[in-house]
Amino acid sequence: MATMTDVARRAGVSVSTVSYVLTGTRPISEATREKVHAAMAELGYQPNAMARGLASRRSNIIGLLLPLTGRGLGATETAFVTGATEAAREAGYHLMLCSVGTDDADELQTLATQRLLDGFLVMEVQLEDRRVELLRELAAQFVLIGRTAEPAGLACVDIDFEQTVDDAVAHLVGLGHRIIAYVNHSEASLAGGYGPAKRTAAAFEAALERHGITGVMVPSEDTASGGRRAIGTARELCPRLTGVLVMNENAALGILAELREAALDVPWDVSVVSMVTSAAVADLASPALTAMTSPGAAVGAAATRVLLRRLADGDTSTYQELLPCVLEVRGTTAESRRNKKK
Amino acid sequence: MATMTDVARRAGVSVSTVSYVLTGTRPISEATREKVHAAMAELGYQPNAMARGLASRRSNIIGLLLPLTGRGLGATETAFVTGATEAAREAGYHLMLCSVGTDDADELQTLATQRLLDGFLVMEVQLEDRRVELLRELAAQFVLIGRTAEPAGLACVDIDFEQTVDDAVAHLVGLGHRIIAYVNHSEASLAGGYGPAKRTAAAFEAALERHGITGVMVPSEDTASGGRRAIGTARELCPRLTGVLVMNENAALGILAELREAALDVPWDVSVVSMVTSAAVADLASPALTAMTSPGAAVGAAATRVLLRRLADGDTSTYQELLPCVLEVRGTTAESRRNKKK
DNA sequence: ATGAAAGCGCTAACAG
DNA sequence: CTGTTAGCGCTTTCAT
Repeated sequence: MATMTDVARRAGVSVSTVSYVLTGTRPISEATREKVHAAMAELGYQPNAMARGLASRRSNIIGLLLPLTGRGLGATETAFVTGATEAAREAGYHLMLCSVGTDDADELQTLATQRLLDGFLVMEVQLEDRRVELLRELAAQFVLIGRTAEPAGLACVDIDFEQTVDDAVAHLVGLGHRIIAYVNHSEASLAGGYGPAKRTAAAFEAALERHGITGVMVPSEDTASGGRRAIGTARELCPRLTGVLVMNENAALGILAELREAALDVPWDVSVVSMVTSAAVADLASPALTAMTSPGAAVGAAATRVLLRRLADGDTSTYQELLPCVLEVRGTTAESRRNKKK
Repeated sequence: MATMTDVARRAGVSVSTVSYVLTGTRPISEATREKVHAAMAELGYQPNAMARGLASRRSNIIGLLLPLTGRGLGATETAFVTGATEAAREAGYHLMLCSVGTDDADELQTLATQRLLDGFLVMEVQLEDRRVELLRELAAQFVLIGRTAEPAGLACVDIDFEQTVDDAVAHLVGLGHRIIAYVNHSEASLAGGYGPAKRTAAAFEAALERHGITGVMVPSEDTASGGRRAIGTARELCPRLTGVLVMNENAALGILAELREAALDVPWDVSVVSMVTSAAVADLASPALTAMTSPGAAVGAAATRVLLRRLADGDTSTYQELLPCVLEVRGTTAESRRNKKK
């Protein structure tokens, strides 16, 4: 393995000169730059990442805090990761996967104190998130993919859940639906203060009121059978409902199956809109799900770019960016039949 | 940030002593060990990862080579990652996510030469994989999650696709099915030499022959609509088929939808077995998919442990480990009706 | 525009 | 069982 000293000797210059052509931190004459580049090429030189990191106090690695639960990742989360990885690589950064949830605060403490990572991307953010407090105390650079209850002073990039719920409800109302159920994330998520669950719940309430229509929110496990149970509960509560909003991809499929078995036709008897859903999952259903398509990769990439800019600047001011999901009408929504009869 | 020198001073010992209590590389008296630990605690000391890496020539980071295509990861791939992350962390290692496919050879070259990573876990292995040759040339430590065409001399952990196909076919044959279609990965995967696609194709042929039954293999895109088209093609080719094997989770759901629309009852008219499928996805379907459940997390964890052992040993011998998928009978398979009539 | 040299914080001989 | 010390390979003053 060739070192910088080897390159310097070969090019007939000093090590510092080689270093400077590499980092571009000071002007170098064209002639020596070429000599150095030639020497590096001949030796197949590649800078040693650890040495560089030690001397410069920067690893060029950012940590992705993503609790891996064993239940797997949804398409949206995967897209966050993909977008972040891509954006990091374009900037010459690497991404380290750290399975660190709100409860693993001391592990994060270790991670952040080791000086292995330049900054953090925090996923699966809770409304009250221990990781955020900790990172703040440690004066670490970080950007949230998601938001806490009180995001003032923080940097975060998130899906605009309020807007997404508004748009989804508006779509259903526009089709004449006046009794709408919202199948949210699980009871546990709600209780745990998971941001998307809480925010959409509030936005749903507000939307109902604004449009002067009625509805219920029902929590559901993120499984097909959870969705089945949830729609059952919803129909008990509101027997005449014609519109359903689902937060949860797996539950959405369960709901379609349950409605079919109840001999209710989708979209004509009941219309269903799935939220924060990828096109791939939407097409899994039959009919294909009308969905609010999540800007997953864009969110991941945006968060990464914000973090990298801060690492460069040393900037630490508040930054908020909300990206809306966009409505894609497919086969599960239509004009309310009940509406037509009138 | 406290350094080791600070700790040494505080504990009244030399830096090397501190280093040795940390690494456990040489015997230390109980008394000094305690003094050192106390000093570390008081100072909130945390070793600097870069400095340690530079001096020891080990980063304690392993690279996970996983081409992120933007199409997202299936449940099985996600489970590989989860299992690997978990196993790495238990051993005090970190995992770096590197979106490096067969075509990004020079990027891998850079990565491997930077001395940032101690070893590699290679995912999405092709039968002919440039990354494998390269890693070998560079004398890097690596373990494949998957296999190349000629895995002799390599370390790999993989799903036992041959066994899985055998078991799936045996299940269908045991239920009386004698005309079976196999909906494989896409044409492109087959052409690209994607291991699972090729291996299962061969195993399927062999199984047909062994049981003396007939069938066809049809490639399919990994989408619901792809599955629909594939089953259509299969039924044209074999109108009397009663059994279907599907490699591909999304396609499996498409197949169920298509069969339902063709007024064919699953499982009674046609039985369907999904392969290398997670329980979560299997439950998404209705009826729930009978599936060969993939040992995803176990594979990821096993591969990681093998790699870590090699990093410790310097071992570089051949190592192969194949984990079978296990049959879980749910709602999409049953005794062949055609069989009963006879 | 270039060089010399002092670290960065730790590990691992080497020397007791 | 413990201390001294020479690097690991690079960045970055300070000189020139």
